[in-house]
Amino acid sequence: MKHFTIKDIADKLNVSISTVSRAFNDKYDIKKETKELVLKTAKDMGYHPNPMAKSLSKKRSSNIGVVVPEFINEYYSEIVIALQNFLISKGYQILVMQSDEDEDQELMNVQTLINNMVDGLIIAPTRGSKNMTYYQSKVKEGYPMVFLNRIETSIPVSKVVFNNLKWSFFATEHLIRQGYKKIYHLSGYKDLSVSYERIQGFKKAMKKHHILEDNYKIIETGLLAKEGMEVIEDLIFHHDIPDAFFCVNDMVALGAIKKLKDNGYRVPEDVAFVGFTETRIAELVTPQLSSVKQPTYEMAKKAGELLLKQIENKNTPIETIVLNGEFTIRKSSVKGSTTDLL
Amino acid sequence: MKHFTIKDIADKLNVSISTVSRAFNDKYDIKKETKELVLKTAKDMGYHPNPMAKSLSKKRSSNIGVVVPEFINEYYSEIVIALQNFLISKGYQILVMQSDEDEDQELMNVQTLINNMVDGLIIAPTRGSKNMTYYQSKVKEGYPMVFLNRIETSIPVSKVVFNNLKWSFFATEHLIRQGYKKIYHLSGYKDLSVSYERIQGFKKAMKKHHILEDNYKIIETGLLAKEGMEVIEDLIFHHDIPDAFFCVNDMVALGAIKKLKDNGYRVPEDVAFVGFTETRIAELVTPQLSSVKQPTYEMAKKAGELLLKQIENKNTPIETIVLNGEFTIRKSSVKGSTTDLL
DNA sequence: TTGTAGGCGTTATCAG
DNA sequence: CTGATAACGCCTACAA
Repeated sequence: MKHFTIKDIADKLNVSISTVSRAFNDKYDIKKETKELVLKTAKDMGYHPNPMAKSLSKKRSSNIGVVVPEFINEYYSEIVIALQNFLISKGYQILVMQSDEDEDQELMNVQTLINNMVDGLIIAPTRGSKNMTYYQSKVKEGYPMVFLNRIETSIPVSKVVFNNLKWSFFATEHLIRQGYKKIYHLSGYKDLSVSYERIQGFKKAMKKHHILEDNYKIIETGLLAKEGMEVIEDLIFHHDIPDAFFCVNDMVALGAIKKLKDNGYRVPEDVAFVGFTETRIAELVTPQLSSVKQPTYEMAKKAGELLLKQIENKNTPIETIVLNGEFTIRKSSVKGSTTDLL
Repeated sequence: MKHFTIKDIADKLNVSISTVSRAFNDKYDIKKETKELVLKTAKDMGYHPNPMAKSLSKKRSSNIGVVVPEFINEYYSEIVIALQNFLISKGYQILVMQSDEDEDQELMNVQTLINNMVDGLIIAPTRGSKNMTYYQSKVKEGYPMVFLNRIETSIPVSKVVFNNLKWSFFATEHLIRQGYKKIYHLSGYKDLSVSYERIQGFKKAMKKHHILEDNYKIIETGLLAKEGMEVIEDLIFHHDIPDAFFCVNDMVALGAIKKLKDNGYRVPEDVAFVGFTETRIAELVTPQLSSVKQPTYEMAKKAGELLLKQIENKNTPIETIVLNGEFTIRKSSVKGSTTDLL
């Protein structure tokens, strides 16, 4: 089962390697029969081109680097799967690296991938902006690069982002319309662009409905369930539990709900909840969690398309794509729902 | 910021490319000062070797293919992360492909990776055994390949597996010791090796404690929450709810719990639960879910080590590594616990 | 200790 | 339409 080369095929057919090569790469003239003969024998022999040789010769690796902050949560797993499906269909392999929510690790990942001669990069940054100037310099050099999700709209690079402001606004407004008077937002890291945008959406809803600053709060948290729990502990200690929480993501919401339940609160009767970036678990917990769903598949596909455009044409202008999602209302945020229990 | 080559360094230093090459590959004799000079200039110039050229010349890609059945669930995400960390530290890249729980897709993935000249493969198979003869033939040819997790111990290939029988036995015995009399096992697919082994562990515990066949049942399910829900619907319809369930994984358990709660059952007062392959969500749900934790990090590392051994020495004998985990008892399976509610 | 030259498997240019 | 042949960047005998 050795790997055959074009030379093996050429020898067998008594033609030159150029002829064989041409048979595989449509663009040159070659007699139809010769071509078919080559293709057939190649197939019979189980020939597969050597990607290393091809890359070396073409000076393109057909590999694309993907850097995500983590992929323990579903969100980036789905992104990676979608990217893979799309890019493989276009003849590319992807090299995925995860930064473990660490800026330095992220920079190392990017450099490793660049050194490995990927043809382009799709980066979902961690929080922090230490690396941004470096990335921008690469973009200026013409290095094909697309950013995903966690990046400010204003930065002049190609990117695909979610309309966090809008959907955060919708989610918050839903809580207001349900009649909840005092609403707190567990915001994630304030220096994370998605958090910042969701905060803006939250504030906008408060403003529109003339809710005074006494009746809402924005509390910085992390992105983990644990951090939702910690905040609740603190609020319980200060006897400061509102009617409803809007959380930066489902995990923070689940942590908060857990801690509240442990302390005798009922959800949603005593406290209502809305999450974000819907996870599959949202409809399995009690009560089911209202959440905003992001179009992961589409985001990945758009990012892939943007990148391929850049790879194929170095002078592609910078482009920003903003996508929308959907908001699913479940029991956790509906007034009058009762906890599912006997 | 062009990519420099050894030739650029050689020209700059007025030495030959072989000297430069030797400076990077310790094994040849080279004067210490020359070597240091080369290394230093290389660093100053920002030189990085071209992996394609290196691969082509050495006939090894330093890429390792990883095929997993899915990576939406945490289990394989963790495996992939651990594999990546380990293999990158050894100078390899990994190409990850997921099979979407489909045998044909899996075979395509494996062949894509082989055609891409990976130096070896780590495969966590989907269920079904259609591809196994092909894999075994590759193994016989000497193709470096290690199997992970979902594979029968008896198959003569190198593999790293979890001791499902033992930990399934422990988990079941725990339920028996808590005093639950009628215990059902939601087993996952029976033709999946891990399911089969967990069934054996379950049966073994039943046998040891002289529980008669009237008082236990093994019910085939899938691996998803949805399928746990469906089974419960059916059991409720037949008025056939036992004292306790032992589930093939946490997701099936969570689905089942959800459906029981929706129908007015209390967990664990009316029905107790134990899951498997602990997920992070296990301690966030109400009640917290008892589960068996698998040593994902260690499994991945062992698999990586086995594979590297094979890559470095083609005549490495076949090896099977069986690992153990831990069982965490939480409220879902403790008699006398009450649901956390006001 | 260092240089020369051939090879790894392709692509692509230039003759024929 | 087809065949030589020179790259691509690196490794590694072999020679000096």
